[in-house]
Amino acid sequence: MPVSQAQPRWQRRADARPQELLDAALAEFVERGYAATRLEEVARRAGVAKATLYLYYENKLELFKAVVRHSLVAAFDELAKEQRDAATSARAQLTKLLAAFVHRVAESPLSGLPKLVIAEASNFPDVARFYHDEMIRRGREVFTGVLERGIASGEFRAVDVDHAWRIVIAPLLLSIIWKHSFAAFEAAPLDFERHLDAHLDLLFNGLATDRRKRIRR
Amino acid sequence: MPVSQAQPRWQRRADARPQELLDAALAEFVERGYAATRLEEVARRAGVAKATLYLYYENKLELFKAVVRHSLVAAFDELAKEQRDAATSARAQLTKLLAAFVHRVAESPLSGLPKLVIAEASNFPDVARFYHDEMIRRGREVFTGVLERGIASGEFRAVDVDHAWRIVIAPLLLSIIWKHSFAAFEAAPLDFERHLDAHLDLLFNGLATDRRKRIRR
DNA sequence: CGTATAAATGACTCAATAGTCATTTACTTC
DNA sequence: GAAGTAAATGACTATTGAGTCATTTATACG
Repeated sequence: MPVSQAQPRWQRRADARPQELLDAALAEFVERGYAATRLEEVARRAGVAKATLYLYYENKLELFKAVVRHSLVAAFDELAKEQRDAATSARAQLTKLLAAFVHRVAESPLSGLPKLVIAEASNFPDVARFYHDEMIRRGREVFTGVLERGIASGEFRAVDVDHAWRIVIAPLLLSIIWKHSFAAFEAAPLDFERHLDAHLDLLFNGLATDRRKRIRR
Repeated sequence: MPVSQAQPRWQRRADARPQELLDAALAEFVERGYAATRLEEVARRAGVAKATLYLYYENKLELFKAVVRHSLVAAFDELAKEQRDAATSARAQLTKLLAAFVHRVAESPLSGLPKLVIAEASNFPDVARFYHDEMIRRGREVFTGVLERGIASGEFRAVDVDHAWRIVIAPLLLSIIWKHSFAAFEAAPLDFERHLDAHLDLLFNGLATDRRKRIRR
């Protein structure tokens, strides 16, 4: 028998709920994996009761699929903000692409998506295929495109682009997977900015000493 | 009422069971993740009843820890078979280390371990810390060691080894994670041998065209 | 201010599976 | 070949969490 209730026990927010539930679910799925994620906990994190979740998503699997679909779209939207200008050099384009990946994806909640999809790939082949066909295929196209242009213009050596595109993204992709797995155990968090610089330096210039310099010494 | 039973219904194999259970469990954990793995299924895969599993491992978590511990040791044993001779060049050493990783780990069931630990890291921080402190720390030491020796001898440029060691292993590590996630959706399986060659070529020589050659043209 | 209804909930059911245990059986040893 | 026992099992219990539903409540609108 509360004499004067200041606040209503809950609010009706039918338009904001779906997004809030997706955000909460992404965080939980990334942290615990699909099977270990409790819908009770997702709801709590979104500030609603478990039954409310079922007003917006049919069941756990549909919620999971919605999270992946939505995050994928959000990731593309973020990357699209970096307009691609074909006028500059291939080197500048490649640098810009990787920097965009770091700033728009690696340092956002979206960074959890690859780890999530990788971990659940064999339990949910259709989700993995969707990610593969939408995200990976497009990523490959963009990167092999830049590499081929650079080779055609004589800016890059004639490397095998089918392998090179994976090698180009691997350090950044792995570093975001790392961030969601071992970050807690490392003395200092990985500095993405410096990591990117180091990668670009190695990528363009290689590890071996330039012979001219060695001869000069 | 079988008139003449040829075979006994089961055999006593107390010394072989633990290993067989670990093998079955690694495969299941890698494929489905910790939570989604059914002990009934692990037992079936190892050719025993579920209750038998409990004769050898206290519970699911202890089985999981045993799998990780045992696989880690096995991975080291495999890599140790490649004796490291400090006499050769840093470049040859680095090549040998990466080749050993491909031949001894990437192309064996052990390749599932990194994905498993990464996926379950936040559910089992103590397992992740164990992997981090044992496997990653040693890996970092070995690779930064070779890089530093190469720099000291003038064979390599003076790159930032704290970042470079990650970049050196990233393509191979990512490719084994890939193998356990998206392999089914790719036209052809990734050729580790050629991938390694492409990586080494890029790593040592870089992407940018050598200026001398460009000037000559 | 009263009413209609969409939004939200708490308390429930039911299925799945981790873990237990009394019983059976393969194998050793004398 | 009989007895003893370690190895293995099938059938069981207990718990957890996905999904349901009757009821409550916020809020829009006349």
